[in-house]
Amino acid sequence: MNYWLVKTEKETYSFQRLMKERESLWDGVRNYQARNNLKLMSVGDPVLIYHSVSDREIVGVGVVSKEALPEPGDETGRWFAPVIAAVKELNRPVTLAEVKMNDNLQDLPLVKHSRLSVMPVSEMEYQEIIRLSELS
DNA sequence: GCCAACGTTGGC
DNA sequence: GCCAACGTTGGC
Repeated sequence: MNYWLVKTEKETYSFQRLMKERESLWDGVRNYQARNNLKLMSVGDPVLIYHSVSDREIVGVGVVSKEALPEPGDETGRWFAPVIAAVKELNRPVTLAEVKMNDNLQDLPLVKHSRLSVMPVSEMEYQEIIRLSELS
């Protein structure tokens, strides 16, 4: 099993909306490295959801519910999209500032490759983020 | 709102 | 195949 983090702008597609809709086709990613990560997702992989730009914080957990398939309507055949289902909102959002200050999270692409929108997360990093979200 | 970093496009 | 020009992302 692998862990992931995906970014979304809450003004475009928020985690709250994902919770309401239960699951969503995660389409519109137009970056090859991110696309490659999408293709590596397996059903059941946990996915952290991050709100970029406005909030800059990890807000919730999802799970891959369908592996990436070619995007419907994409004539180039280049782009793939999985389906991600909502699991739960974090007790407390984990901010980008907290991630950047945490010694265990320095290797997260979020810290140094801020533009990558779909990234792998190690199990240790995942557990650390969940731990932070449970601090009051 | 600004701008640095990055990715893509297209002329040569 | 190189690289300048351009467009976009996302932190600040």
